Amino acid sequence: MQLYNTLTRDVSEFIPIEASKVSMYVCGATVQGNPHIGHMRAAVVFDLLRRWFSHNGFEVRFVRNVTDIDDKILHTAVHENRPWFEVAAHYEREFTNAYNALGILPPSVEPRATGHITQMVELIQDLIDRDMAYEIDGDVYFAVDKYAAYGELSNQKLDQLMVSEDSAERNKHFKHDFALWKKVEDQPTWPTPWGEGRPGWHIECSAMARFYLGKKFDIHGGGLDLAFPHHENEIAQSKAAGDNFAQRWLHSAWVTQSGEKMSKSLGNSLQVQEVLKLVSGMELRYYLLSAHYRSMLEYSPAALTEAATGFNRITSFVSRGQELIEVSDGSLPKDFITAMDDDLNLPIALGVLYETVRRGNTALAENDLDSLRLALTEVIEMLNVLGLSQGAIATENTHQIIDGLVQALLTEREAARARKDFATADALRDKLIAAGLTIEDTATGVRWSITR
RNA sequence: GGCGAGGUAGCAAAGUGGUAAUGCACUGGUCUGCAAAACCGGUAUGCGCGGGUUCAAUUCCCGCCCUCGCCUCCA
Repeated sequence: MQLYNTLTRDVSEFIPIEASKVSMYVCGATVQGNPHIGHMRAAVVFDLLRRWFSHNGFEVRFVRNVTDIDDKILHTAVHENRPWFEVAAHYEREFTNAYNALGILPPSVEPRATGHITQMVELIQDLIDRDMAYEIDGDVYFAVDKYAAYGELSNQKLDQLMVSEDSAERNKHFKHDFALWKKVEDQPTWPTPWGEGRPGWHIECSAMARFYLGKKFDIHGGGLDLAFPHHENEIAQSKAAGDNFAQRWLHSAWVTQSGEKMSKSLGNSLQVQEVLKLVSGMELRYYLLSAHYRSMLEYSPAALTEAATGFNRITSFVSRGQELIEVSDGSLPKDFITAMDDDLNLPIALGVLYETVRRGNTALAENDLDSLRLALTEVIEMLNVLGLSQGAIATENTHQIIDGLVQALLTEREAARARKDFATADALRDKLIAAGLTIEDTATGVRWSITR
């Protein structure tokens, strides 16, 4: 299959290091707050890639880290008045819940930064021994100027970069050197040969990638905003330490609002738990997959619900088809495979999905069971590969639907009561009770609940 | 200042040197007691603007305008 590579800025044939195996490292979340749909886009994209590899017979080792120690987490801890580890654990669970709702498969391993200080220290020591890093007063910095290829991923020239304002505050040899280890006074800290401190913000990925995937692996992924400096620094420190590191880099684009990147700091982010009140997890996943992964996806509430409407057409076809026939394993349409193999061209692939649904609906109308079977198996197979077949799609809004039904009957009952036609009113109430509901007339109106 | 992405129908979003996928919305029709669903059809004479190359450009080249991102944390 053809895949983009940020490193070379072109699309090329994917060739795994080891036949029929793929090793992937994807930057996961810094668990400092609730997940928003931008986080989910990246997660869904790499989940899809992973599924596509699996579908094609690859054995995939998929590592997605959790950054559970970081200054922002410490800030949040102060703000929320609870220990940093509780903050990290809490938001990690929120991410896990969100991943599950969107049908994102659990990674092969989900390593936490705090569990890999040993590996980080090893890597840092390695860099110091190789004279690619230096320790000053308890801090350890990577010597960027000694690494000639610096900037290869993001195409940056060192002398053209803007310099962060606090770069002079520390004793770096070179203004662009970045911290591998930081001496800090406040807790938590971990012991190292250079004293107590905390890890710099890039070293964990290099250390954990090496630990779980080895010194050379196939793919490193993450959101586009991680390309520089995070991924650039990862490459520098890993290669300087003698690792061959990732062969290919993939970056997923943003979810935007009014053309602007969605992010917590801009205050325009949409938390997953809020969005899931509007649409189901599968509908949200479908929406996030509706643009090519390297294109910005422009969010609007209308776009989201319209995507849900479209997705619903697909699932309702599946439901109606399955009422008529039993299906076994199907195959994927050739055009679908071609699209997926072409750097995951989801818009084209979804087009094929809709065409197949249309064919299936026609077969359904004409009671052409052979054609129906073909279309149905193909659609189901496509949904499976896309990770869109999780759970009973209809149950998400069940309460809302029941409420609509109940309110209609209750309105009728109120009308009957108003004209003192209590026989009718009571008959209506009995129907609801018989259906398994409890009806209560309260001062503020009638309320219903499911009888336990 | 450097690097990068992008401007395609009401919205979202593909795509190609030969004349614009798909979904939603809208609309005509079939079906239906009426709806809904489904299906058939219609809806960008034009793909930011101006030049150029070419038999032919939305697609290549040049210039311009605009939007956004990264270089500070960020999916």
